[in-house]
Amino acid sequence: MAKPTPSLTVALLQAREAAMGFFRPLLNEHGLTEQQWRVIRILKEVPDHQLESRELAEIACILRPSLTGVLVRLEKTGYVKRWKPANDQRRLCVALTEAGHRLFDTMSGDMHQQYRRIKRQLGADNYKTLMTLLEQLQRVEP
Amino acid sequence: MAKPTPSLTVALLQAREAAMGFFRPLLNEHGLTEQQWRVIRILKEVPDHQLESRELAEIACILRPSLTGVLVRLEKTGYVKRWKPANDQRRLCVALTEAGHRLFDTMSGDMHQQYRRIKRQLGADNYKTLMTLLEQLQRVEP
DNA sequence: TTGAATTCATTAACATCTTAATGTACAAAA
DNA sequence: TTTTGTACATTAAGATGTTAATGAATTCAA
Repeated sequence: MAKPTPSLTVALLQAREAAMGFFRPLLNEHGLTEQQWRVIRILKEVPDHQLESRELAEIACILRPSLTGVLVRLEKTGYVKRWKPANDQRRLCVALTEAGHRLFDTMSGDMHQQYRRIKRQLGADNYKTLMTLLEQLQRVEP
Repeated sequence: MAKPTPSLTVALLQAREAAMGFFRPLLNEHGLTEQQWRVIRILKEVPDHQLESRELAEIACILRPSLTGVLVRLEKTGYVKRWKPANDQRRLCVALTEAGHRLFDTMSGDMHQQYRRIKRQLGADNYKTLMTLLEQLQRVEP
């Protein structure tokens, strides 16, 4: 009689919700959506703070059609710039602007503080183990 | 100079995306969205296969305004039924229909098979550890 | 070199997310 | 009892998720 097993994907979602509870107020203060912040954050940690939108979509877990709109709005608020590289007009490049860098730096302190609070509640060892396992899970494929 | 730390919330998202890759084809075959399946799945594992929509929203990580629409569509396709309990007309109750139970049972085998494939790639011990840590993370709060 | 595949971004249409605002039903205080 | 407060679901509006379709640029094969 088909019994449900505790769901991995639901557990991941609920855990993420719990974690996002620490950051959402800060994002709201700065008028950013989760996706906009992911884009800024990912661009910040990449060489040249610049990516092709295809790669950005993959890393940020934002589908291409959604990313189109996210980038339009982020450009409108001045945090990123977009352009098509001359050698391949199909592609689209994205980079952080100066304002984007400043925004990240402004929010960075509070972000770190929230991370410390999560680590304190979960335990530093548990936190490290969890990150390792998540990286392994990221690499599974059908 | 504000350096980004590997992001827990992004890691959770990417890991979930990897896991969902195993299930999305199955959901599509049956014309279900992720949220619709979460509702069915959660109702299945609850006593009486029935919940107040408030609790359901919390467990399924679906905000109340979204859940309204999800339930309307799930009722339209016949997998759940909704009603207001006589003693408190503010609340809304939801339960699986017969068709809902049959759908779950039909999909259950394939779902379990995908879980086995994920476990095989991640390792049974790792899988168990991960689930435990996710449950702990779910309980952190700001 | 021409024409058929391929690779991108974007648009379209519908479902869901997110916050704020509404409205109704119940509960508690005056 | 009337008033005030509270707990719900729902609506509203803009942003995003999701799949399929479109269209432009590039690549590859004939």
